[in-house]
Amino acid sequence: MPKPIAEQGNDLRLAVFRLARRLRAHHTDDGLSDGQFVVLVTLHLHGPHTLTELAERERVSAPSMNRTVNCLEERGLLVREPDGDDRRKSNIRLTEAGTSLVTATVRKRDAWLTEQLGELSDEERVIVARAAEIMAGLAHR
Amino acid sequence: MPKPIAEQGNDLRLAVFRLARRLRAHHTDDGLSDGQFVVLVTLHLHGPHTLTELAERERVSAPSMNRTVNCLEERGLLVREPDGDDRRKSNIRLTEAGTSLVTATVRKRDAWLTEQLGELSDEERVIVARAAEIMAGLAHR
DNA sequence: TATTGTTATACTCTATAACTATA
DNA sequence: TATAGTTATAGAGTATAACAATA
Repeated sequence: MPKPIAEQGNDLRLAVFRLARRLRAHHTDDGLSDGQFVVLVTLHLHGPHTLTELAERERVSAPSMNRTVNCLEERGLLVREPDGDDRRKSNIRLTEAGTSLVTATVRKRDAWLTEQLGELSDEERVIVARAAEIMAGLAHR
Repeated sequence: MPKPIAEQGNDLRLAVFRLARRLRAHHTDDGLSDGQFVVLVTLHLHGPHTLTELAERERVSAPSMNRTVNCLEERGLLVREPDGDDRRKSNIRLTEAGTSLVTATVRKRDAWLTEQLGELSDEERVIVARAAEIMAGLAHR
């Protein structure tokens, strides 16, 4: 008999929070917080965004995202470019420094996780990969 | 050809952080933070712990856990009982109020997740359940 | 009027350092 | 000396409210 769905949900929530906390503890010393790093990755993968778009994508308030973007801007990792059509907006995009930092850092930051995944069986890795897709789907409903 | 493991790691990290953030946004109004809630669940599932044990289990500093425990103690959800053998220690355990709050709240807090899981296919649910086990394993290495 | 971005402000959670009591 | 717990303090990240500029 399979577990009740509510219990599965509880298991999943605990696993997700614990793994998130564990991953957070494995910062490399690039001085980027998770939130900052995820913004850089988003801009790298999906191109320029406005502040509001970034805030909505990461489900964070606009002031909070503004602060994150300010930090990254001060470090020269991204720039705000005035939007030609709508002067309220600015389009936020990675600088070259930002792009190369993302590329260089992704593997470094994932080193621990990659190592752990390497110790799983092939079957387990397939499951985790599929689950990652499913969880990403859940997350943006 | 399967994805490189490093890329799988990146996908998993993003999925975990996004889902964690999403779950965090679905608090019910019981006034418990994630950290507080996880402590209650831990005590419920695994019995009394010392402060240091709780801190280590949740991979959080002792002062941080102390603060969390203080909040829960003030709310009458747990108590510190002096250890008979070692007077430096106290054993932290749920009160009746704490126990019934956990039981009552678990389902409420998981309502959103349960609903989402209910919309997955049986196959997807199996994958997620297996992945939850695997991730929990990864998290406490 | 509504929307985009920003500033001001406060709250929560976290950590490190230093302290007390006990082992 | 070492360990369990606590207090003091500071930093990072978040939110809401109020505001400016623009649509």
